[in-house]
Amino acid sequence: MAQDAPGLRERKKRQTREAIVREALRLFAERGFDATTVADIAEAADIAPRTFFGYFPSKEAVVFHDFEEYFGSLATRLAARPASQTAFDTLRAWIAALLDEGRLDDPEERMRHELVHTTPALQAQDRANLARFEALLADAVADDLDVPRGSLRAHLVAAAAAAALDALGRHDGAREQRSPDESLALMDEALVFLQGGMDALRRHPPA
Amino acid sequence: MAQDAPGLRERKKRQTREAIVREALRLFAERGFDATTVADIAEAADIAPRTFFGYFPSKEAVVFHDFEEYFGSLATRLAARPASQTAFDTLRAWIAALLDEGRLDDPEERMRHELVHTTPALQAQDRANLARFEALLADAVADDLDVPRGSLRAHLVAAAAAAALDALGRHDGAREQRSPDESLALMDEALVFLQGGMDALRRHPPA
DNA sequence: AGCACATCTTGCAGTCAGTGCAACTTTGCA
DNA sequence: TGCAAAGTTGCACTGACTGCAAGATGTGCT
Repeated sequence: MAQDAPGLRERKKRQTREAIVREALRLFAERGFDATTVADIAEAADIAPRTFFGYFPSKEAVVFHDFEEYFGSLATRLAARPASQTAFDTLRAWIAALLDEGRLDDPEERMRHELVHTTPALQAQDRANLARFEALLADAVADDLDVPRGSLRAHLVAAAAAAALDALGRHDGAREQRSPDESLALMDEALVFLQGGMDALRRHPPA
Repeated sequence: MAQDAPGLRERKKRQTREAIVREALRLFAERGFDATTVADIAEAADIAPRTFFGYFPSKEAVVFHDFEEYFGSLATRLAARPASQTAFDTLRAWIAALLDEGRLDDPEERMRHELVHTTPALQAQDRANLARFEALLADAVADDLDVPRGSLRAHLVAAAAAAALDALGRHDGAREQRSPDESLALMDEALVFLQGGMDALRRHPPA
């Protein structure tokens, strides 16, 4: 029961998708997001404009084409974590794994950041993505804390965690880069904050 | 130097703006946001479609027509706060004042929440607004903590504070309403969390 | 190989948000 | 009264996105 041979159809779809992403990102880098039309992308990827929307629901979605993959990988880890592992542990391990693979600091990631930074429409999408991470974490944290899903403290924690996640992507300020160690230290700083906040809540009126 | 008599021009602009808001919200409530076109709104408000965009930059903006007012009032308080008052104190006082005026629980607020809840486009705008609050708080908190603006801990704190702010608007779950006291208690819970997190950071490696 | 079915792909026509521009109207002010 | 500033409108246009129906292309079965 290895993977069934992908089949021509699937292969072609993958190729088309890759072509769209490749050409779209190239055009975005060259002319900017707003100055690139879906028609431009379609032409460069050698498909009909109408076909584009069979692959992506919007122009913005291409920029975040691998979001579902990232999201899914964290979701899987969270769902599969043993009872001994907190959501934070899982989050930290996930980040560490991504850093290890260099996934957070490749050229595409940098360009995405640049694009988002300069395009309001993409900022909106980016925030929406972050919100999905936040919701995912909120549920996991709620389970950890044995509080109902959707409760305030779970949201507080998740929001701060999401902010840390967001901060990892920000390369603003002095230096261009950040070493994996520095990134992980940033994450740890966030976790100290979260843990401290949760401890304080536990000490105080029991809600 | 009282207010200069508003003048006919200003008065008319105000009237037009109010008409747009009133009619737009009515239509949104009746048919939903997506099913209402700018042309519909313009017709109901008795203006040309083109004129709509002289008042609002987008259809979404009408739903949040009073955002700048809210935002400005917090910004003013933060900027004017004495050195003895932390950003959190100011935030809490602001919320208390809003609750006191009943601004957080009028019919329009409830309807806005309902609309946002059911309309992706509005969720995006809502998050964008929240992000502006977050940025505002982040700067104030950075000043309080004597850390550079844009630093991680300021963002962590601001993100959690923004989450609390957001939670105040959420009426989901069991009961429909929430008393001002309950709301303020919610805010205090958040502040305990934030303070606890910040204390933990202070205890740990000094960054 | 050949057929029938499912699954893309595409073109077409249409909706709607949002913009630039130029003409026209209204208001403010001397 | 008359001129300048500000506001309104119509028009033409761009561009994202959708539904639909027709055509092209894999896929499984015989």
